[in-house]
Amino acid sequence: MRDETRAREADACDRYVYDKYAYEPFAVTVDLAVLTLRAGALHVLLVERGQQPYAGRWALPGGFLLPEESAEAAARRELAEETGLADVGGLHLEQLRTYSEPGRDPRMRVVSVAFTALLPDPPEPTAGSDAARARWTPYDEAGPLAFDHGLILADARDRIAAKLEYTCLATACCPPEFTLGELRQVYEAVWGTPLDRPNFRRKVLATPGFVEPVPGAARLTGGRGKPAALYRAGPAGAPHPPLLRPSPEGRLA
Amino acid sequence: MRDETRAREADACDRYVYDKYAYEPFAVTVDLAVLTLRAGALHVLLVERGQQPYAGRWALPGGFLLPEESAEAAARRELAEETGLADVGGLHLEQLRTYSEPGRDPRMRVVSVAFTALLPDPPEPTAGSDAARARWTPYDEAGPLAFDHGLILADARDRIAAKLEYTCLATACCPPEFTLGELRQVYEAVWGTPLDRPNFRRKVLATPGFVEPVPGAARLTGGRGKPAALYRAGPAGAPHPPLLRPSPEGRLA
DNA sequence: TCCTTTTATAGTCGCCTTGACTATTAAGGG
DNA sequence: CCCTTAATAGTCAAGGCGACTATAAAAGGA
Repeated sequence: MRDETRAREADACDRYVYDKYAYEPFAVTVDLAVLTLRAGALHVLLVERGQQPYAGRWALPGGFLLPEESAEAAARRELAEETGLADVGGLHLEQLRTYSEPGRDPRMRVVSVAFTALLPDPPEPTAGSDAARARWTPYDEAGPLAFDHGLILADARDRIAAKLEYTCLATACCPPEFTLGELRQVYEAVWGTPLDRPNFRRKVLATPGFVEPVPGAARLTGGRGKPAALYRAGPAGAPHPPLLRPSPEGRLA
Repeated sequence: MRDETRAREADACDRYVYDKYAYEPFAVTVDLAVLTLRAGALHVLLVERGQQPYAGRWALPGGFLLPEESAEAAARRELAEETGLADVGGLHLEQLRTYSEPGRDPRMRVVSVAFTALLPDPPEPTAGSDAARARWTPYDEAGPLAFDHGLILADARDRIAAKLEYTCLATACCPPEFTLGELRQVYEAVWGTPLDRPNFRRKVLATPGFVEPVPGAARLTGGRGKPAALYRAGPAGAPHPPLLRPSPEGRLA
């Protein structure tokens, strides 16, 4: 294989030479699986493709790396472009993995670095320069997506579900001040299973630094029921021991 | 930024056009952090660089993606080339993340997809076509590595340490038949902390499908001490609840 | 041969977490 | 004014786990 590669070196006008070997250049993109909670349901940010292939199909937002830009920076830039968010700085953005199967784009070889993010209180997305339309879609109603974006989206949900167990990530999906009920809804929506209210409360409050009460005994009296105390995200990064999801069956790696 | 990119389209002889936009091609490589246990100590497979930059420095094995090859396939190919392993098929190979900072290679823009693997009973590596020399190096004696490979190696150890907690990955580092003492050494070497023997044994045996005894009451009577029973890796993927490492301090995400 | 060292294995004890509950409080809606 | 809803308080028992002690079975040295 090395010989085959080396033989190309002579006539390679679009290939680089590096450590004696010629290599193929690739297109590199980022794809973003941006999740949020809306009305208690998990939603994902999708854009509608304007060109072939998959014209008219929904896809994850994303785009090409600029020449002097890391994948992380490209992801933040694309996210800001697609959602119109200004304060993308303090946001949780996690690299999922890189999708590099030949043929994942029918036209050419594209290597894509996928990221996932968890946003609170999402603004309506503004259709960017790339996309015909952009919108928040309920996770379960995201039909077949373009390219391998359905796989990326499923991987993103798996990753988020796992991180909820052993990190305090869930607060990233809540507004700056939130109730324990709102926090619990994050877990329930991502895990797809109801949690026992008192036990959830006990576990969260028993974890030092997970949440801290808002001083002044502020309470949210929005909907029905007894008004709930307000909390802020604390400095802790991970609960010990983790907050495991129920029904251990079917979680083999 | 889009306009800047578009303006390059006219004279771009080495750029592609995709969805109306020109983009920069990138070199894509894979890097491998291959770990194993030797004499109870964590070791990593390193190669000595033959060319500038970092000539003479040790680096992680790796190489360029071939035109019709996924990153996973490239990683398996490079691993087979560097270690001479034939049965790389059933091996645990996990994608770590992609390193894309501009400037991580002083000569040109290189995007690298990093993988990590855990091998049992390593054969001596054969210096491949790329590398001057290849060898197993104790993790703690891996000096400053070329490029950002020190960062990749540290990320690999973190990932492996985390996966030991909530998966049954450790058996991937043991021979087909092993004692619980050998299995415990994997945890101790990766976590860098001794474990209580009886408690470790209780936890492993209480996890259904983690290990299963070798029929015939076979026992290993190699070194000192009472001979140990032999076990094989079971079908389970993850213990429930996880096997948490001691001393929870300093594990914030 | 005996004794020490080493490692595997068996078992105990008590604390803490957690799952499964019940009860009480404080709102809103008919 | 009652009913529903949700937050909060508390109880109770089973299981997991850390910290130990004890026993068994090998190798090595005196």
